[in-house]
Amino acid sequence: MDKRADILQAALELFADRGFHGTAVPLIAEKAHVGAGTIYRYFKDKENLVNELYRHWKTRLFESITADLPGDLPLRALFHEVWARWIQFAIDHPQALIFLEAHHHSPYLDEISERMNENMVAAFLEMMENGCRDQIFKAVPPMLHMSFITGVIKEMVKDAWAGRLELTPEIIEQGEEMCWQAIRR
Amino acid sequence: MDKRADILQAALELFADRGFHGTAVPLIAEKAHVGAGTIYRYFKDKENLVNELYRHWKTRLFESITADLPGDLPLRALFHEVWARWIQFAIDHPQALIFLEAHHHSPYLDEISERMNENMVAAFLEMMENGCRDQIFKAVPPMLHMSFITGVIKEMVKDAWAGRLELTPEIIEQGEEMCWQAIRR
Amino acid sequence: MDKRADILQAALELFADRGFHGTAVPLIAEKAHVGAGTIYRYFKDKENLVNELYRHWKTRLFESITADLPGDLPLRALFHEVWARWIQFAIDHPQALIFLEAHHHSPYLDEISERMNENMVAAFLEMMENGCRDQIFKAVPPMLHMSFITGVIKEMVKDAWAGRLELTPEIIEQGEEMCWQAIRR
Amino acid sequence: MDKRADILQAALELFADRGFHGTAVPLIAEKAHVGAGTIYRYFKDKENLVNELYRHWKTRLFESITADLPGDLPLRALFHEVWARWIQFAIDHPQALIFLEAHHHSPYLDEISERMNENMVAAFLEMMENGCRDQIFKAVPPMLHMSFITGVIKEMVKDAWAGRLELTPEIIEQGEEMCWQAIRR
DNA sequence: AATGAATGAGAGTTCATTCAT
DNA sequence: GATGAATGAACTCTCATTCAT
Repeated sequence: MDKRADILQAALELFADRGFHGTAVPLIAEKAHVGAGTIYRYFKDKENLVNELYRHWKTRLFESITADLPGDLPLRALFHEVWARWIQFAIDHPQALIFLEAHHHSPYLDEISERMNENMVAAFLEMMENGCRDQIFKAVPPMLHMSFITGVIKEMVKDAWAGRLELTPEIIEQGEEMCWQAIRR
Repeated sequence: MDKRADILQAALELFADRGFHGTAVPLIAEKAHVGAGTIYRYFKDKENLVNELYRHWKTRLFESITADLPGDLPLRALFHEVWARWIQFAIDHPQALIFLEAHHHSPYLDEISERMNENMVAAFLEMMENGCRDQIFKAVPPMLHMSFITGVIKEMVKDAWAGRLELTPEIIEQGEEMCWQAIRR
Repeated sequence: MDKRADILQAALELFADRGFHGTAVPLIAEKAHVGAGTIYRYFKDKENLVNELYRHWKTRLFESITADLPGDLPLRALFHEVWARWIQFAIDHPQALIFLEAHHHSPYLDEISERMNENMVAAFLEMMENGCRDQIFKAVPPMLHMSFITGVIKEMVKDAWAGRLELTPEIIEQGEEMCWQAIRR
Repeated sequence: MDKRADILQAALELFADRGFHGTAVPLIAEKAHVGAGTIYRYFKDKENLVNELYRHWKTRLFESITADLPGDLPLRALFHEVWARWIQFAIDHPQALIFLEAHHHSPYLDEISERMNENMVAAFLEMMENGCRDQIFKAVPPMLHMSFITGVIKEMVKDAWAGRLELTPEIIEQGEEMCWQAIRR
């Protein structure tokens, strides 16, 4: 549906910029070129809107990273794929990543959103565990590998968004190599 | 009785938890065990409060990391010190780091806070540039080294705060080693 | 239903009675039978409301006095017209005159209101100056003639409003005659 | 008592300038160079302060006008005395007259202040009634004579305070003569 | 007696939500 | 289905008053 998408897009930009509580619903409506009341035809309330938005982008991010990954890819190649796709997603949808990061574990995220979160963390953790088991990754808690990868990507995206870092192919590749050396044995 | 300190402490916990716009001033007052009006004897308004709080902790963090650093420390030892102190600060004041990170470049941060920010980024960037010049760090933009270190530390702190990672001395050391391997030549 | 007019009417009565600072916005809303927030759909803030109200009634007063005045009226007849219309306005809208008088040169009147004021004073002063030039009025500063007329009318209105004086046609005519004898040669 | 007088003086200036509700008690304290709490040692509350102030100046005004008036003064001479003294009071204490006028019949004036008011009006009304009875004044309601005199004086004082009229001896005398011609037969 | 830090009730204002159109 | 005017609860902030010093 068109208006629903317009509302989600407007909300994404505003929530990323000013946060949930800092964004007035009528402002979202104005930016989406719909009446304020229209938002409530598509979303139960403001909280439902932010949760739908969260799930929408969390799902897209996850699917962008995992879609059509060959099951038998060697870990290094798998890491390359994940890294490249994640960064590409950041380049395509910087505000979505900003939004997702800023609303991570917010009090207004409902159980469904939180569970979705956990599932995705678990999926990536499994990859880390495999790397550890196969002695390709360093023998540290898989969660530490995870913190490395996600932490670096998030920071690079934020720095790029703030204009402090340019995400050129070269820098993306350098980052990947650095990250790989951090986690590999 | 230092009411100003009580207010700052209450504000830190609430802002870290619910954000600036999500925290009502009377709630801060209640948590600080003062009247709502009292806050306005110490801070011009809510915005001034969040800025004072930001500067307070930004300064403490910077000083915790940089205080009494020998000027002639080899880069590896310097990195160890910075890493260890930063993590120690995170352990001692997890909410302060959460707060600082969440309010980075918020629209309600004033010019003084922003300038303080830039100065500290510049100080750390210099360290990275030295490492690059001396060919100890990889030949990548110093900002990328910077993103690595700060990104990983922030993520580790958040994961620790969320209970997904325990900041034991061993894990801290492992993280340091991983990070060093990422940035070193 | 003209809510804006309802709000202006309620504000007029309350401001005339208790002054600007003595009147709470929710009280205006209650008297106007609208929600408190509705006032802010029609007026930027309380100060804008009092200014709009001031300009509304200042304009109406001026127009009531000056509308369709023949340009070639002898001064005595002109004075009669002005006096009669001014008093009639007072009878029709006593609170408006009370309000205008009480808020004359208030700190919250903006530049537009002040300028409107000056223009109207200037228009009446011109009439006085003509009377002086033609030697119909006493040879005293025109501003003194002006103080006489406006001072007496305002006082009569206030006395009438307080129940100390009844504005019968006879008394109105007596007042006019007294005032004329005061200013004429 | 010194501080009490300081408080009354500060309150007079502020109430005359910004009105009762527009003046904060701590501001009065600051202007009077006393602590905010001190005001409450001399006055029960803000309302009591404004009432004491009102009675103080109303009494001074009345006494200034009526003190040592020979009982057998012809009406014209009596009028001259009243006029001259009233204007002189206005010149000496312009803010007091502004204050008295602005707070005439305010909702926060108590019964004592209101009664004092009525008594003074009655005293002056008696003078007007004498003038009417002796057929020196025009045969109009004495209250109309009263409105004339008080209205003109108040307006002249306000115009002088606003800088639109200068109270030179000549103008004062002209005003008196005009007023006399208005009320005399 | 004098103070001024502290207070909380109440001010002006915003905004999530509703509902008549 | 779509709107946006209207709302009142809840926000930020002020200030008359108190009371420990």
